[in-house]
Parts: sequence; C-alpha cells; structure tokens
Amino acid sequence: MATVKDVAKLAGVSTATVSRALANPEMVSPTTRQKVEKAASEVGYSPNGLARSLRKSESKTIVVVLPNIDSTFFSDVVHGIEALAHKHGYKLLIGDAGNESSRLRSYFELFESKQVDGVLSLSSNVPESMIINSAGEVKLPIVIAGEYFSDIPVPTVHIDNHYSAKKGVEYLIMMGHYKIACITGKRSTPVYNARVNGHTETMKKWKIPVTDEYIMEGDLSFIAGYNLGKQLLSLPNKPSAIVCHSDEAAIGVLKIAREMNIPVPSELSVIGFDNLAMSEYCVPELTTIHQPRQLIGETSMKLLLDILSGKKPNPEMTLPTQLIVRESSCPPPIDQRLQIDL
Amino acid sequence: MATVKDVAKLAGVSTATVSRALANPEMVSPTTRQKVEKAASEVGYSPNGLARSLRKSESKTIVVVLPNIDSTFFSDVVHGIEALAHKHGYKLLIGDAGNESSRLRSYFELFESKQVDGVLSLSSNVPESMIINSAGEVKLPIVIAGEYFSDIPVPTVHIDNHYSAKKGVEYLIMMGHYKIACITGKRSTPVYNARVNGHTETMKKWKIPVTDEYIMEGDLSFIAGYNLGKQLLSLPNKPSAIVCHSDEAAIGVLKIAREMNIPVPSELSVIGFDNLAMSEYCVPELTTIHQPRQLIGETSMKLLLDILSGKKPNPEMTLPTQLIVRESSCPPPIDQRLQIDL
DNA sequence: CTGAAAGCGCTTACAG
DNA sequence: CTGAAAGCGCTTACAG
Repeated sequence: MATVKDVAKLAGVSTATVSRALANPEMVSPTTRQKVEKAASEVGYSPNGLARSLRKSESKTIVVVLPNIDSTFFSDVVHGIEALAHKHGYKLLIGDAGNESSRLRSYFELFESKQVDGVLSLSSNVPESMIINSAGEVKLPIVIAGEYFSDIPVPTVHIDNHYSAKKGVEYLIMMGHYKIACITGKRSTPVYNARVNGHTETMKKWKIPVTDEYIMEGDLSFIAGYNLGKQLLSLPNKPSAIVCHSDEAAIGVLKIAREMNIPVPSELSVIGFDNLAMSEYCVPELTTIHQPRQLIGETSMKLLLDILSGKKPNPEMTLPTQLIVRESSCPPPIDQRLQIDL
Repeated sequence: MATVKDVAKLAGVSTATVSRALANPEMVSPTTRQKVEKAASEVGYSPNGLARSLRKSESKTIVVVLPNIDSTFFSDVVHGIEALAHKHGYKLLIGDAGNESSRLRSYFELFESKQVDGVLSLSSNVPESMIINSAGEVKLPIVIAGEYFSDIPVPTVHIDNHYSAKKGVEYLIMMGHYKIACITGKRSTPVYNARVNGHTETMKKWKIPVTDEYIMEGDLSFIAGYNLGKQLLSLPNKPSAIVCHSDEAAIGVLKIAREMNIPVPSELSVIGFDNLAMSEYCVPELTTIHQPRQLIGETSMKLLLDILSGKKPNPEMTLPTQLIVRESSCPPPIDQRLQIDL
C-alpha cells in the first residue's frame, strides 16, 4: 500500500506538503498541488483512515445502535439519520445488537476505543455505566431515539407514548367499545409501560373496569400477536377490540381471528401501532397509530450533531403521532356497546 | 483519556509490559499482571482501537454492505453472518447503501482506508474498479452473498435462481396453468435475468408461448407488485397465475386482486419468492420459494474467514431453495387449463 | 508556500 | 519475564 511517503518521494516534496495538498489544497501552490495529485494517482495512494483518525482524534463516524435488525420499523429511522449524517460529513455504521446486551455494549465500546465520535441509540437497553461516569454525568456524545431512559439525563427523541395509546383507546370508546384488550411489549421498558398506562388510565377515565387478563405482554412479533390474540379470543368474556403496540402483532391477531372465524372488524376491531408499509397490505387493512419514523431519525441526528459541535442540545423532543383509520376497526356489535349513563 | 503510559506509570512498569499484561497475560508474571490490571482499572483505561489497528494492520472488523436496509430479506442473512463473525472475534459493521452507488463505494473504501479487514457484500452493484486491480486480480478480501457478478471471479454464495424460477413455473404448469405472468426485478441484474430465463425457458420447454406483456419489471416492492399486478390483470387476455420474484410484490398483487374482485387462488394463483415471515400472515397465505437466508449469511462469512486466514476459498457455492405451497395457488378455472397434446 | 520534527497510542522484535 | 526503542501513517504547530 502506498503511503504519503511514497507520494512525497515521487512528487519531490515533503510528506507535510502531500498531506496539505490533498486535504487543504488552498494551502499549497497550484504547481505543487498538481505534482502531488499526479504522484498520488500514479502510486495509487489512498489515505489510511486509522492513522488520520488517530492523529486528529476524530473519526467522523457515528454508530447507530439497533436493538435488532429484524424490524422494518428501524429502516425509516435509519434513513432519516443518514440523510443528515452524510450532509455533515459523517459516516454511519449500523450496529445490530441482536437483542444481546453484550453486543450492545460492544457498540458503545467503539466510542471508548475512539473508533466512532458518537452514538445514536435506538435501544434503551443499555447499562447505565456505559453512559454515565462516576460523577453522574453523561460521558459520551449520545442521543436516544424512539426510546427513553427513565432517570438518566440523556438527550432523547420520542413520541408521546402515553398520549398516543390514549388516542387509540378513546377512538374505540367513542365507537362504543368497552371490552378493549391490549397486546404490548415488555412493561419493564418505559415505552410500553407508558402505553399501557395511557391505555388503562383512559379506560378508568371513562369508568370502564380494566381486567388484568386483557393486558397481554410479549415481544410484539407476528407470532406473539397470533398467540396472545388466541388467548384473548378464547376468554369466556372475549374482547370486542384489541389494541396492539406493533403492526406486526396486530397482523398476527388478524390471522388468528380469521382462523377462529371471528370477522374483523364486525365482531373484533384491531388496532396496530407504527404504520409500517405492510399495514396497508394486510386484510383487512390495518387501523394504526402512525409514528414519524424518518423524522425521529433526522431529529435525533440533529441533536447529536449539536452535541458533537459543542452546542447544548435540546434535552428532549416529542414528535407527533397520528391515528390512521383503515378497515380493521368499527363500532362493536350492537349488544356489546358501551352504555354511557348521562 | 487514560493511555498505556498512565497505566505504566501507576503500575511502575513499562508500556510494553502493560500492553503484554492486557493482551497476552501469559507473557508476564502473575504479580505484574495483577499490578497492571489494578492500575488499568484505577485510571479507567480503555485501549485505543485506532492505535492498535494501525500498529497491527488489522481491525478485526468486517463491513456488511446492504443495497438498502429496507428489506427484511437481509436481516436473516445478517444473523447468519453475525453468528460466525463473533465466534471468530470479528466485529461487524453494517453499511446501508440506500441504493446509492456513491454510498456503496464509501463502504468499500473502508477497506482501502484500513478501517475494515474485509467486505461481505449483499449487493452486486459495485463498480469493477473497486474490486479488481489493473492486473485483473481481486484486490481485497471480499465475498458476494445472494447476488453475483457476471464476469468477475469473486467468491460468491447464492441460490440457483434459474432452477428456482423453473420449479415455480413447473408447479403451475403441472396444475394446468399456461397463462403465467411474471413480476421481476431489474433484468440488468444477473439474479433477475436468471430467474426470467428460468421462467421463459420452462414455458418454452412445455411449448407454451411467452408473451412479452406478461413479463413485468419493477423494484419488487409492495407498491410495484400492486401497480404491475393491476396492469397484468387489466390485460384483455389476463393471466391465470402471476409469479413474483419477491414476497412483497406478491402481497401487492394480492391487494390489487382483491380490489378488482378477482378471487385468489380460484381465479388467480400468486406465487412469491423469499419466504419472508410475513408470507404466512397475508391473506391468502402465500405460496412462495424459500431462500435459506441465514445459511447464505453463514456460508458467505465462512468463505470470508477462509480468505482472511489465507486459505483459497471455494469460488462459488450454490444453496438449495424450496417451494413452499400455501393457499395462494391452485389449478386454474376449468376453461383455462392447459391442453397437453399427447 | 514549504519542510523538519514531533506526536497520536499502541505493539513487537530485540536485547538482556 | 521485562524494558528501551522503533515504527504503524498520518497531521500540524513551528520556523523559515
């Protein structure tokens, strides 16, 4: 591999000049620049990024940490991040944690080992010690997108999960539903905890009793929706509506409902969450809560760029969601409608 | 940030000893090792990966190049790669090219700039000059997975696209179909070219005329399937079966068929390709061609490890596919069956 | 505008 | 088992 030295020798200048001619052409005379450029291409020179980063103490690279690469949810977020990152000269590396905390750690270690300048985490499942030093301060340029930590003061971009869940439930109540079940993710995660609270508090606000057996917890995959949906629909007092906290789980519910000959939406309303592309392609088309995924990506990258350039970032940003009504929801059968005492 | 120097000073040894104690504990005395370990944790030492890679001329990192991060197709392939990579001490970086060739290039440049030791490309859309030197030799450790180059002798892991397409078409012909259309990807891509050839050659083998208007080319997304399906189903002589070269496109066809009140499968058989998780969750469930995605990932990583360790890799590996029959296909209406002259 | 020199933080023959 | 020294390939104050 050719190095600055080889170029310098061939061009008859010092390595300092080679470096300048290539990185800051305006710092050398036009003649020199041409000599260097010619020599560089002649020896097939390509700068060693490691050496450069080591010397400059910056890699112009940030790592995007994905909890797992399976979900198509993340791809739009990544698109949003990419758009901004490349505009500002940052390279993007994507780290798939595959839901393993050891791998999650390894991506955070890329910062400690100086291979990346910052971290954009789409996972909140990170040990505090990786983020906070003993003095309780955030010790690296990091932004959390789509998730949040309960206590740690890390800049965060997210939707209002509590409010979004509430909107979905209220929509169902307005149509007369009261037997409203819920398929959610790990409740130890703040995101799902907030959504479940939004769900139950809305029920209570309307004086609708909340049964524990209506709240199901899983990994929000197709198969989880299918299995948990089956349990819900096998209940003696089965729900007239199921709110799922992912579109995939909702599509799983659609499948089991079909197998059990429960027509959707006439006897069962199903609501998803995310508004993935596929939610328009299932049968029936899915009513769901839209998340502005690309915007989440852009906004979080913007925050990270602020931090990287020494600005105090906005500590928290909440982005709007939207209820998208499609075919999978309607008022419940007449005998199962909510009686509101006036 | 603490460096070897800081640790050395605190432990009262040389930096060489610190380096040895941490990387090759068996090279130093137990007493020394403990002193160093204690000092390292006391100053919060974390090695600078850049400096190490620069010195050792290896990064123990490989980059996986994705044509785009949108498709859930790649996630299983990545899982397969990860499994093997981590076992062998390699870190994985995922590069999303977002279908832009300039970004694709940038990931290949990570090798030139010594930031990765090798490239595992799930895209074949790479300029030859990035891979082949002027002498016509492959100039970097690289394996192509799932795709292939026409001429360049790069180690490649793929399925038999021609044969797989043929199996799908034969299955339809066996049931009596002869009006068999096809929705495929860019035919300039070897993969889709092979599939279309498999399709048309099988038709010809059975003396079934191939109409150009039955072969549709697009990006194989949901929406492409929907739009191209609409064109096909609006033809005066519309097909009784549509073979799609992706599950997403097939699901798009399912949607337009429903909108046009064409029952699947009784009046229209639809076949997908890939066997993504969602192909079991659409209505009707999709008949499709299974690709061993995880195996593609593992096998290609194995090849890359061979190359990295100086072994001559297997130049080409073909992995088996499988026709998965579900609900979206059946014999055509009785008046549209193939008359085979005996 | 240009060059000599130092230094980023490691690792590793070499010598003892 | 350990240390002094060189060197991986860059960049950048400093001096001219």
